[in-house]
Amino acid sequence: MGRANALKRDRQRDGYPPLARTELPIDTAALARYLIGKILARELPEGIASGRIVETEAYVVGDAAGHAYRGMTPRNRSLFLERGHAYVYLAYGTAYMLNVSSETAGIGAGVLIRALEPRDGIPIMQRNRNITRLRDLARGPGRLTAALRVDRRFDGLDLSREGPLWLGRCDHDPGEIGQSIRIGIARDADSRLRFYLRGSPFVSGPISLRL
DNA sequence: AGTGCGATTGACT
DNA sequence: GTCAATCGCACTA
Repeated sequence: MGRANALKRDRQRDGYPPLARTELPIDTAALARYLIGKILARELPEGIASGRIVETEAYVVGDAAGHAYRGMTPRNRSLFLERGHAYVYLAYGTAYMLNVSSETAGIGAGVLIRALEPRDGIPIMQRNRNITRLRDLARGPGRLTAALRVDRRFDGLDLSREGPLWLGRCDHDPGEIGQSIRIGIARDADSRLRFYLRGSPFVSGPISLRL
């Protein structure tokens, strides 16, 4: 990496200091809401790639749709780490899903990151996804992990510290936050555990769930 | 050891 | 709008 790029990278990193664990709400649904408008940043050899989180889903304690529902297994153990750790799993054999563990250590619950508004390193993400259209770069949980090159190796990573992947501060008002049922969850009709930035074109799901 | 399936995506009609 | 790809893992035996 050239000197200019290194300087640019350092400036961007300084711009997104990690969210300290103590700043994260302990309640899962509260964390899901809190993360809207915050930064997800990834350090790659080519530079920093990042985006603003515009859509999340909460998988709360005792949630039959949550992976922790039947107790700890080799796959889901990261959900039981104290809040702010990554839980990454492969869905449908094709798409990695990134979650942020919530609650306190020993309690299995988490927040799925579902969509980003691309911010830094857009050309890097375009290469990672092999597409150019900004709107589709990180609109969807499997797409954003592909854009940031996140896979199972990141499972268990502490996202509240500087590293290859972290949650960054963004203090200005994110905008109006909407709430809906979760995407792709059968028998979920009466919970509203999905949070999104209202009106954002970078949010996934049907139009009716983006307004 | 065998089986069924999913917190999705991309290609296609 | 429909539909198949693809594979780790949880569950059953």
